[in-house]
Amino acid sequence: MQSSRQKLQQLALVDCNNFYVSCERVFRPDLINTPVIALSNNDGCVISRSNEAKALGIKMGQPWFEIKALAQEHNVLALSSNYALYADMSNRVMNILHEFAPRQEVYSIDESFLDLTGMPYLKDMSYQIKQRVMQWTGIPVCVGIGPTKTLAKLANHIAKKHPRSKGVFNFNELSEQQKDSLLAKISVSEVWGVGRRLSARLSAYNVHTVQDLKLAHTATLRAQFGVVIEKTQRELQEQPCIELTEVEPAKKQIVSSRSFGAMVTDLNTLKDAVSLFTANACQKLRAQNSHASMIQVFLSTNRFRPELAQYNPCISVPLPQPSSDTVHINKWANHLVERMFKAGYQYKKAGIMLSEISPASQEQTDMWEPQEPVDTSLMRTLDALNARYGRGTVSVSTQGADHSWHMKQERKSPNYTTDWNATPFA
DNA sequence: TCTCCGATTAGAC
DNA sequence: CTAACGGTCTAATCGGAGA
Repeated sequence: MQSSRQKLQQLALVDCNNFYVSCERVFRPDLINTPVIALSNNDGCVISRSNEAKALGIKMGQPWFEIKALAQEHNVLALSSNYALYADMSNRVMNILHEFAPRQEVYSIDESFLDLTGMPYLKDMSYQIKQRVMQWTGIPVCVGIGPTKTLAKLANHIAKKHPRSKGVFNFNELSEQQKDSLLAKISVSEVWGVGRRLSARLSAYNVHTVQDLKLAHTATLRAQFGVVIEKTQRELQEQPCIELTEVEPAKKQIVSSRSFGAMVTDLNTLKDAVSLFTANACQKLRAQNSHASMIQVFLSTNRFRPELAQYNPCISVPLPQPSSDTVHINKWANHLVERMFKAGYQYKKAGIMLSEISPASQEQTDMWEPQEPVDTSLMRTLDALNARYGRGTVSVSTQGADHSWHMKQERKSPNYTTDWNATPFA
């Protein structure tokens, strides 16, 4: 229950519409009103769709090869994902949003919570947010407002779905009766935290709509479905349980892995690939000022080809001392690849995971082991060069000339915002 | 029997 | 022409091993 002493929160969830596709359209206005999709790494699955593509029945997460014919038939433009572009556009959007609220949580690449508590004329402000983001970046957004994060997300869903809302919906403006009838019309699967499995299990308990979940017997819910859904229920009942997290907490594990564009059979190529993944993972680690003391390396064959021999080895080792040094960690990673490698398999994917992560500052040292002074200058220079001239400008040497394993990206747009040579409207 | 830990599950985007 | 199905991250929960 909402305590009477507690001020009603006004939380906004601002979500970009069809974000990746919208980013592409900013630099290709000719694509507006046409079916466009963005594909996952390796041009594998559909991960963003324009409204026109959705209308054709193209599903989120659908494998590209399944819809290729349909796409050709309807002139759907399919683009490889261009993360440099999306990350840059995201930063621009997030910076604009931050101007509207002192407290902001950047929840994902295309979503941000804003705390608008105590501010007047929220609807006007929301339209202003939409308008300014559109004018300054070309990205369309929707705004949902509610007393909790879960209800703000739901409000955003309503704003997106109902044209009459014109992209803004404030749950807090509704009467109790309006809330009841609205929530009774929305499927429980639309609730943040309720996925496919959970909604199937919930329906066995006759919980089908958001209102059903809001009114369900709490103790039973807790016993059958756990603490997460209990929090969700309380949030639907307007009792805040999920706090706004303004500063992003340091990651507890960092993974870098990728499927290969072509199957890999030889050890050296695998080592090259893992070296690159290690460099990426270590750079992320240094970016958050951390060290890791456990590394895990894994290889895998193609699980979608059961007729081929399968092998999915994975080994982890503790590091003698916590580190974020690419060269050092790469020695271990290479060693693990050698240990796991078995000839005769067609490898489709590999990766590295860094864990047992601690702040780089408070180093725990073993008083019995003589400590080698750690030279961080090489890594700092490397990070600085890559930040200045673009990722991959400088990397730890790999001799391999065979690059056939690199990601398939046959349909990528230019890096419009970060590459001087990119020509828009080509 | 209790606790710990790694593996598995479920969810988000 | 064929074959083709993403990558990261967190928290909760489960189940076995060891104390």
